[in-house]
Amino acid sequence: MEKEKLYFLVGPTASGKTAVSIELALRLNAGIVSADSIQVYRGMDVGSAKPTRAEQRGILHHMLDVVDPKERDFSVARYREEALICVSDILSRGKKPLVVGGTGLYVNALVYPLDFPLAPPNEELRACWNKREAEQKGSAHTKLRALDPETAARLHPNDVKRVIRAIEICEATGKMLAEQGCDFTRRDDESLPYIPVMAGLNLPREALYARIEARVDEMLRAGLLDEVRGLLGRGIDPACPAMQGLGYKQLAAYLRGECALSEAIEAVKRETRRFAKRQLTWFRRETRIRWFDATEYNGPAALSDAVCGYFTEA
RNA sequence: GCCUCGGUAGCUCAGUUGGUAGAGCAAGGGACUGAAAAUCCCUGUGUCGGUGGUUCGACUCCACUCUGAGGCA
Repeated sequence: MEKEKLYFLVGPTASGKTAVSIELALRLNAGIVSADSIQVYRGMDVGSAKPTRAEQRGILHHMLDVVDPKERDFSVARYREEALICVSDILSRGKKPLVVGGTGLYVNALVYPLDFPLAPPNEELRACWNKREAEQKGSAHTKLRALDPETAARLHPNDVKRVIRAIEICEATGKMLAEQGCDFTRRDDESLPYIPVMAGLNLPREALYARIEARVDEMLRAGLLDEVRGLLGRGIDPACPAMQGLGYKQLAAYLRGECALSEAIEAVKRETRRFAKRQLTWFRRETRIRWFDATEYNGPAALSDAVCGYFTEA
């Protein structure tokens, strides 16, 4: 059976993915699957730059608003499971699936046959090792060296989250990570569920940073502070994963009186710049991506013409 | 016009009896397998304002000069 093509539009935050994706979907007759770790949360709209109904222009959007911010256990595994259903749903309607987003791990979960090990998060175990680690730095890594030396060698002792997750996997499955049989460093397309056709949006760094700053200011004008206040008012724990999102975290700190508003805003901008840099590091390693510089095109329509050309000949 | 204090990394500044420089922040690079907008690792990027001079050797001392702030006129 011939494999279907799966289109991707990736890139750092504020590179203009949303506008291009809508234009692109109109041209391709596509349905959009978001690959964004914050847009999945209901009520986190302004801060995640979630496309509004009007902006969506009738294009089907999936993987938006699929979980309440109160839920602490949304994960890549669940994202993959649900997003793959969305992809086949789009295909069954005779449309093309277009994955759009900047969360590299989520993108990889759709490109690669990542069967996550059968080791769901174990809050108790995590809390236990976080505590031990706080008392004695490096103790989690020492434990991992005994359970899974290969993974321990690969992970830095300070990378506590990953070290603890590796322990979690070993304890739950009785096997080491390398024995779990999934690997997204593989370059052979044979094993992939779909044929990935990937486009990346980028801008010269200075232009990207200028857009980030302008967009943060725009979000504030659009009511980001009220959005954050509303979430906290609903009793959402500021420490939960959803509230670690850019903008939410810093403004929540301001609302708690921990800093001045201007400081919080500067922090949002700075952290967003750093995030964009990390996104680029992630995507640069994916050699399948064909990159488009947004400054070389006159607006999203022209850009999507170019991307569409690449998609249809690929 | 005179006096004083400055001019060193993108920014704020250190720099010890003269041996071509270092902190914080910003920034850059990398990693990433059920928290990923999370988490973690690595890196100093420099005509030391300019030109001459003294010296084996000048960011450091001297002269002149450009420039910023303040003070006195």
